[in-house]
Amino acid sequence: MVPLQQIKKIIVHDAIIESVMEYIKANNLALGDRIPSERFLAEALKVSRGSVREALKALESSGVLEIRHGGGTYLRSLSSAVYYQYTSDHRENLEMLQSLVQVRQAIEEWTMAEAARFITPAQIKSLYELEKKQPETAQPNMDLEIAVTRLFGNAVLLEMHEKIEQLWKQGYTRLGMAAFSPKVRHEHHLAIIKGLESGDAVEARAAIGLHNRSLEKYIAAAIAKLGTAKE
Amino acid sequence: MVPLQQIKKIIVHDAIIESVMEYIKANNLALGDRIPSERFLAEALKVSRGSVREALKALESSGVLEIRHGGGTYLRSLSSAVYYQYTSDHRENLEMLQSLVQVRQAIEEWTMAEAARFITPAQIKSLYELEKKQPETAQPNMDLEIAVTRLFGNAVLLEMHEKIEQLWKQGYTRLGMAAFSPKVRHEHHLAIIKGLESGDAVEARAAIGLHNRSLEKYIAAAIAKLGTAKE
DNA sequence: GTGTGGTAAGTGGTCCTACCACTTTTATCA
DNA sequence: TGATAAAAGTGGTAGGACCACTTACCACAC
Repeated sequence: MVPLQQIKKIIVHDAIIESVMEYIKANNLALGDRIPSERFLAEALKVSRGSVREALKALESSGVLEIRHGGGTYLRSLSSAVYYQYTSDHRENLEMLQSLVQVRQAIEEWTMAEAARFITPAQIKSLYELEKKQPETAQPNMDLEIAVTRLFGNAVLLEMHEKIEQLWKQGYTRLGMAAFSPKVRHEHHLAIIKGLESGDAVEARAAIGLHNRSLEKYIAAAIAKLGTAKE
Repeated sequence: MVPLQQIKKIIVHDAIIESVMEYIKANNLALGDRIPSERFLAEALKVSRGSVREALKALESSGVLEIRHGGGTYLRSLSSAVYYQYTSDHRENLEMLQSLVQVRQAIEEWTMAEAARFITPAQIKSLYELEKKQPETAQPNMDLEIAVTRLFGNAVLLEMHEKIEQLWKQGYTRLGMAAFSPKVRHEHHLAIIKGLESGDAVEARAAIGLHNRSLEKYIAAAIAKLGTAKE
């Protein structure tokens, strides 16, 4: 008995978004370049203009396009988050991780240094317990770093950090990449907590800096390997 | 001669988004709660269903709503960035700015310290020129900080910083707030460039730190004033 | 030349109506 | 009572019509 084949529903709205993104990438459009008019797109894709508008509006709200009343629609920015969302290319994923390491470094150096100034013994204790619970899996994991950020009670800061973590995990899993050594990570994390415990901003900053620079080297090595493999 | 007053246009699409967000806030909806149907909203707001759909689609693409075919529309998440983006409440805007100052501090301290290590004399010169061109308007302005971030050639980092700037300006303009003294800002900016020029990471970090702490105090004062005014 | 105003074409903004696809609720009947 | 069918409600799509705005071009007056 052959199982019934699953019916794939086509959501016009999403299909249009993909088509437009593909169009942008295929034609290698630069920032400021113009996108075909709504009527043209509707005609070319054999869909209604309303559906085209919904798709373009969504792309506008996520910052990709700029729609000018009476003046046409233009490519505003190729937000790397959105761009990466539509590519599965290995190299580009690695590049994303490389970029993310720097962003992590920026945010985490600051949060660690500042947290060292106000963190309480009770909070230190909970961090130790959090780290102890972490199984030594192959999963990329920055729960400790996020936990520290949570101490600030700053929603915007927390969300930004979580967004970075999300992209980070996404890049790792999509690459099917061997994660950074869990053992070394654990050691680094312990050093970070010790740095916080010391109450010394400089020491805390150094501990997280060491960790992130290790990650940076790890990614750089993967890129280098990819480069030679291609030649 | 009295200058002509600018005409304010009403964009239905945006007005609907605001209305829906206000509805969510006013009724204190929890995650998973249902939003009125498209037809109901169109009727209540006296607009077409198509316009309502565009607005809802935009909110869906930014993660606020979840639209289920045939099943209704529901509140999915209220990230503070999105939440703040659609609030016109004075206090909440100030809170956003307060949160943003910390985020700025985190990113900019790092970018300044790192940039000091690799910045070239030519780049220093262009920063001076950029700052010279800045008119001493009442506009909040962080072009200098963004320009420095651009030097890293890191798209993710740049986007994040630009997003912060966007929220920052939005908060300021929506408050109709007297901007931080342009004169002092200019002085601070000059100090920042000098810090970069010195090539000393510590000095650069100190310069931007001073600037952001001033902003922090400025916001805090506004909040304190608001607090007493309400009592 | 120069710039002023008019004109027409193209484009996004909004509305309307009708119908399809899916889900939830209600009513019905065995 | 429980399963099934009908109905109502909701989002998805289509197509047409008209309004609002931008742009490019052109003729005219200076």
